[in-house]
Amino acid sequence: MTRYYNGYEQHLVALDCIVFGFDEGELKLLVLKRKFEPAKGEWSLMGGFLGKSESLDEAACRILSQLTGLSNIYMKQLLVFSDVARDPGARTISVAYYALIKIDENDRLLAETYGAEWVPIKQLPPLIFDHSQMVEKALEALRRRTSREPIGFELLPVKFTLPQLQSLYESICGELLDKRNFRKQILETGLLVKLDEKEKESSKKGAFLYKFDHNKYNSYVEKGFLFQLKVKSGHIIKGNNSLQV
Amino acid sequence: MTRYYNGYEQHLVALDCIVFGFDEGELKLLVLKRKFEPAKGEWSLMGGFLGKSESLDEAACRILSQLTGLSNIYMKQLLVFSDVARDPGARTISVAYYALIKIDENDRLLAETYGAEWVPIKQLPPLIFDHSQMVEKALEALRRRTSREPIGFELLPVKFTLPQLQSLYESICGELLDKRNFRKQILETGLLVKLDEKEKESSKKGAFLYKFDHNKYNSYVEKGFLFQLKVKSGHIIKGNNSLQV
DNA sequence: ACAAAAGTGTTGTGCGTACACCCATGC
DNA sequence: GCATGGGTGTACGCACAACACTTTTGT
Repeated sequence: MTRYYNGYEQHLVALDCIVFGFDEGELKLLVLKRKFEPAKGEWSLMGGFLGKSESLDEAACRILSQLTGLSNIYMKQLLVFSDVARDPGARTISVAYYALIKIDENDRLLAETYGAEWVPIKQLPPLIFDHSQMVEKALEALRRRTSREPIGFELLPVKFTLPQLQSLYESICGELLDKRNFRKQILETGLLVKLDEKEKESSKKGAFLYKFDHNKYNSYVEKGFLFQLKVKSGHIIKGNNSLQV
Repeated sequence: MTRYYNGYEQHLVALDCIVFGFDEGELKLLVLKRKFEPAKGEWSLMGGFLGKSESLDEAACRILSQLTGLSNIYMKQLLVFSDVARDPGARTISVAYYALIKIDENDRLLAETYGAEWVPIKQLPPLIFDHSQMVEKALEALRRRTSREPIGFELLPVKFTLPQLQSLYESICGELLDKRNFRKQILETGLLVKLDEKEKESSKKGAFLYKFDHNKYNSYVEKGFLFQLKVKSGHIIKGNNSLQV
C-alpha cells in the first residue's frame, strides 16, 4: 500500500472496556488491579492497545478475552477519551467500549484466575485516570439503550425468572417498579417464552423460568418494529429513594 | 513526562466532520471536493488529523474552522471508524463528529470561499471511503437526539417561524406532521418566545417569529426535567410517503 | 376575487399508572 | 401455621392522534 499522509502525528490508541454483569440482584462491574506502571496496583478497567492489523471492535474482543477469558460477548463502542493529559504514562487516546455479560459460575472462576473482580456498581472503588468518567458515560448509555431495545437480556442467563428480570431493570434505571405493571408490559411484547420449569433458589414457592425469543425479536426488527420498553418511566413505590446505581 | 508503553503500535488518527444545516426547507450537508491524494477531487466530508497537543474536541473545532471558517458550533462526537482498510492512503482510524449549523448568508459565502458546498441530504453524491456510512450514522444520532432534546434549534437562525420549525422537524424525522398538534406540543414546552415581528418572505400573510429561550431551557435541565419532544411519533398526513431523508 | 400559507379547538381512545389480595411452599 | 416471595385484574385520567375551517394579504 502506498503511504500518503506523511508528516502527520501518530498516536497510541488504547481501548478500555466497561464490563457489566448482573449477579445476586445487583448490577456489577468487572475491574482489575493494574499490573504495570504507571498506576500499578490501582483499580482500572480492562485495557489494551490497538494493534496494527485489527479494527477497534476486534481489538476490544481480543483484549477482553486476554484479560478475562471471556468471548462471544455483546460489546459496543461508547466514546473516545482524548484529553492530552488523560494518561500520565504517555499521550494516548482511549476508545471506551462497554460489554454486557451473563455471569455464570464459569465466568466467575475465569475472572478470578485473571485477577479480575466483580464489584457492585454502587460500591465502585476509585478508578485510575478517567476510568470513572467512562463508567458514568457507560451507565448513561446502558440506560438509554435499555429503554429503546431489550438489551437487558444480555445480562441474564438464558433462563431467568420475571422477578430477576424486574430486579435487573430496577438496577439499571435506579427506580423501583410496580410488579403487575412490569409483568404486563414485558409479557405484552410477546418476546418472552414461559418454560415449564421453576427456579426455587430464591423463594419457597418458586418462580417460573422464561427465555427470550431472539428469533421473534430479530424478525420484528427486520419488519421495522421498534421496542420502546416502557419500564423506564416507572415510579418509586415504597419511599425507598436510596436505590442508586 | 516519562514515556511508558514503548513498543506499542502508533496510529494516524483522523477526524471527519458531518456538518448539518437547514436551508430552503431542506436538511443539507456540507461537503467538499478533496484537495489531495488519494481520491483527490472526489466528494468528502471535512477531515483532518489529530495533532499532538489537542483533544479530539479541539481538533474537530480547528478542522471545521480551517476548512469553512465557521466557529462556535454545536459539535458532538459520533463514532470511531477503524476498519483496517477503510482509507486506501494509509491505515488510519477516523473519529466522526457531527455539527449543527445555523446557515446564514455569511456562512454561505464562507463555505463557497473554501470550496465547500451545501447539498440537500436527499441528493448526496457518493462520498469517499466510509464517509457515506458516517452520514448514515450521524442521521440516526440526530434523529435520536432530536426526540430527546431540543437540539433542532441549533439548525435555525435565532429568529424563526413555527412553519420553519415544523419543516425542520419533518426533515429530520422524515415524516409529515400535523400542524395543530405540532404547534400545541411545541408551545406547551414554554421554551419558545413569540416576538412582535413577522417574517413575510414565504407567504402573503406572514408568520410570527419566535426565539428559543435558552435560559429557561438550561434552568429546566438543571432542575432535572427531561424534554421528550413528542414530535417523533407524528403520522404521515397526505399520502406523501416519499419524504425521505 | 382568488390563491397561498398562517393560524386555531375539540373529541375520542388507548396507554400508563395506581392499587390490594390470594397462592404455594419450606420451615 | 406462619413467613416469604410469586402471581394476578381493574379503574381512572391524561396525553396523543385525528380532524376542517377561518384569516390575512398580495396579485
